[in-house]
Amino acid sequence: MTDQEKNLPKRFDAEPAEARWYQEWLKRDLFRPETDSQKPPYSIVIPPPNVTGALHLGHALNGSLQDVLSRHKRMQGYNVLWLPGTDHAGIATQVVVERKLAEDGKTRHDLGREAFLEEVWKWKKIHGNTIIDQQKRLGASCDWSRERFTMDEGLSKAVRTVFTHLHQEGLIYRANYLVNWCPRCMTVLSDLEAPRQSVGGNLYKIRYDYEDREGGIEVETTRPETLLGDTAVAVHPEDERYGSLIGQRVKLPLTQRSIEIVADEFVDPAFGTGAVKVTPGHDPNDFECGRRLGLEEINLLHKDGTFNENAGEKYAGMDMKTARKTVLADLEALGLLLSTTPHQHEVPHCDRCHTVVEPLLSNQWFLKMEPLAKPAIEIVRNGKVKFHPKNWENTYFHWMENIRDWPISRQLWWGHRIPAWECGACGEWTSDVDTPTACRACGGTDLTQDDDVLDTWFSSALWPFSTMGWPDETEDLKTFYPTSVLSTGFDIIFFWVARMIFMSLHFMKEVPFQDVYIHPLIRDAKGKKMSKTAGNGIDPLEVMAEHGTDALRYTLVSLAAQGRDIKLGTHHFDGARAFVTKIWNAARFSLMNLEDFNPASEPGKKSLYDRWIRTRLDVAMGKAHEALDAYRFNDAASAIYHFMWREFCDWYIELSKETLQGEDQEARAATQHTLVETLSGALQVLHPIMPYVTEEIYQALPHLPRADGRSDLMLMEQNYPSPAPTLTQTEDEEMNFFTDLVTKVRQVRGELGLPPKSKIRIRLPKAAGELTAGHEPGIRALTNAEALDLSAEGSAPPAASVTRAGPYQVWVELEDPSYFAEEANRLEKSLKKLEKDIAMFDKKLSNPKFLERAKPEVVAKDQKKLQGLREEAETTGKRLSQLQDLSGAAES
RNA sequence: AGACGCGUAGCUCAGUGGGAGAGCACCACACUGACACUGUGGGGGUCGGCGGUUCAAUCCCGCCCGCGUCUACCA
Repeated sequence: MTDQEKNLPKRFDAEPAEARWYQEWLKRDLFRPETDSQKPPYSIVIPPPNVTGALHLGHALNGSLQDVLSRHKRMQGYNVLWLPGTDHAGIATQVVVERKLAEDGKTRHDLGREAFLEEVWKWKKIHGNTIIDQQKRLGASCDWSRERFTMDEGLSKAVRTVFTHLHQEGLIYRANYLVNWCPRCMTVLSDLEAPRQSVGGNLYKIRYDYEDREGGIEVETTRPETLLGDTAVAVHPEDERYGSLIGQRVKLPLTQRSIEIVADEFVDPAFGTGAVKVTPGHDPNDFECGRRLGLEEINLLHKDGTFNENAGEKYAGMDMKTARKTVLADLEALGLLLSTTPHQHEVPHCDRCHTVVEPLLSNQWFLKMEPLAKPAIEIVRNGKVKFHPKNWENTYFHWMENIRDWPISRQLWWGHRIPAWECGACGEWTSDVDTPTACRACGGTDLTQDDDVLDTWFSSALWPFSTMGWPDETEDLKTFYPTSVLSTGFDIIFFWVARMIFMSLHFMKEVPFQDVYIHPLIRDAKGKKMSKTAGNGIDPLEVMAEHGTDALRYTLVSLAAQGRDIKLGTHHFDGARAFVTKIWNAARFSLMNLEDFNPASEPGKKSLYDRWIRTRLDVAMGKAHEALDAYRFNDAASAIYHFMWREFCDWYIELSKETLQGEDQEARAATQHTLVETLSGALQVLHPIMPYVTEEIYQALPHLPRADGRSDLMLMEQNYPSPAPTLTQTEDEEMNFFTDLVTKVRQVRGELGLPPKSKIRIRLPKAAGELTAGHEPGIRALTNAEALDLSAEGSAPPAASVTRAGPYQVWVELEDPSYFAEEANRLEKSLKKLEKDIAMFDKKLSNPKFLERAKPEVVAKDQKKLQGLREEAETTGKRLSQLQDLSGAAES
């Protein structure tokens, strides 16, 4: 085998490596946990993405983080399950398929329920794997054999079971209630699905005439058309302007219907006229007020948002816009419209189709929240479920403590059909997991199933246990439930986290996960939210194609600090790609020097450098593991980055060159052994973050023999290396002195402008002998010194630059007098800094209170420091004047 | 309106009750043996402002200013 064949190509070609290794991992079934394992379990269920979705950066981030955790735990010896899947995204999917039908001029009603659902399933079969495939591309080590979909039979059974239980317990009830209604989707929405958007409108002042006399009360509204459904006018009970009017009646404009002036504390006397029209059928506040006071509720709208017969003959059939215009014109004509002022207000819009959402009275199924929320709050309070970062617990508590009952029915076809049947005889509802044959209340057999389906979130709330086979008692549940952590975005705390917690507590009597990791939100370089409409998004697939998956993953992981959003610009990927290349080149160097390496041979006596780099790996590994266990992903990334680049490449590889090219065969073999051992270890630590490049290199490297004799393992199957013996304190000091010396000499070179190639002569005092013994080749190599005098006596030679390493002076001889001025300059600068520091410490140490009250070790440390600084300043000063004499002499 | 977060080098951000850090950018020097997606060195910051606690504050507390987010909304 020639060198070239044995070596790595010049560049890492990411794309083929990614495909090759992912296939290999799958082939070897490495993502699937062991069945009869003695290993401790570790499990994550993926927060299921919408089946309609495509991978965006948020998914890429969350996927990368979960994969880092999964691979990390696997390599720590856990039996790891990362369970993947998608949810059916009721509204979103139905909207997509309806849009497709609309292209042919058809609606779902043209097809009918059954045929329409067939269409949706067809669509799902074709497009449902998009995001799954993209996650594979990202390297996700999910157990695909356990992939789940919320509409799978097993999960559907879980949904029916839960519904039936909750219904029979009385926690699910049916009621006529004011709900958010999307007139386009023609379904109810939860508050979470109807976010408010700022809309410019008008505030109209309208007079409602008194019934029994001249004049009237003035009210202000943004929605004049709803006055057709008014059933009262309300004022604040303590509002002196209106006190006498309470209980009197006014004539509702346009209809002449008589309504009462009532008092309720929800009215803000300071807003507008302080009198408000009350429309219980079309405004949440008014609805609450109406229920408090027992007011009539009038529904003005058809399901499609047009006005119905309750609005009166003239307005029935009109859409909202027309009705508003007409009502305003009619009021105007009657002289009842007093003023119109522009007004900005927040209006709920459908999260999916962005139509304005109408509050509408409707018969819906609700889940009673209070009894479920209480234990869910408690479980977080007592720390059984922990949020990371902890701050998010406030958000959770706030929502849970103010939670309203959850409307769970949706007027859609795509979803879990509500397992409740209405009895034609007695009108009671019977719920069951399987189709019931008789009414539970009267035994009647004329049963009709509810047409509606359940909110998608109802099924995803069960995800942590439904995916593992519940309600059956499965091995998976026994082994992997509760899960270890849920990783998700903060915007999903209400949708998922909270609901998963209360459903788990209720049905499993157990938390769904111990930790909730809330990952940062990715924004664009300017800090704006990324969105399709703004067009400021970065497509992770493009990044993977351009820079490689490892670079994308490293970038995201290294930016995932706790408690802060990520501002991501494209330049961020450059650094990560450079890192990938750096690792690649370190591996190339190693392989180039391993042609004759026999992994089976004894390592021989290792040098201090060999043992040092191995301990540095242990330090980095320790930091990385500690960081990952605390979900401090960025710290893990930077620990290993620092080791790989700043320690392994900058120091160890440079030092190893001497040995590898030297004559001492035993030393050479020891260094080769160290290269393989340390690089392999580093690859393992890096692997969870950058799985592909590490595997590619690892498979090219020779492998040290394992106790079990196996040599065909993938990186993921390895356990992390156990720590090597630490250096003795003396060895530690020696290494510190060595690196300090090299750095200081390089500094002199740089500051004096000595060209890197110029040969220099270094002199060290004899007293430093113990620390320098054996380091001569290293010092020469890293400082490019020509000569080294390690036993200098007395003071500095006249023509030299003086620096300091550890406690010793170091002299770099200067033969060319032109450098004297530079050296003087350098010394002056250094003296100035020293004097500043001395003054600072002096002041501190001459403060009696400091001496008295500060910790003794702090005082001692500072005293020592000051003494050292003074000595240094003294020699520097002396040196400076010496040099000035010399430089004067040279000039004359 | 409340709550939360943020304000540290030109930029993006770590960080800690005891002499201010990283990456990128910048400047200087160096290109044939791992790597220019590089190496070596350097410059650069009253740690948002004002007070307080402390021997000591960038860090703890209070107030203020600026930015961001969430929650609730006034019809």
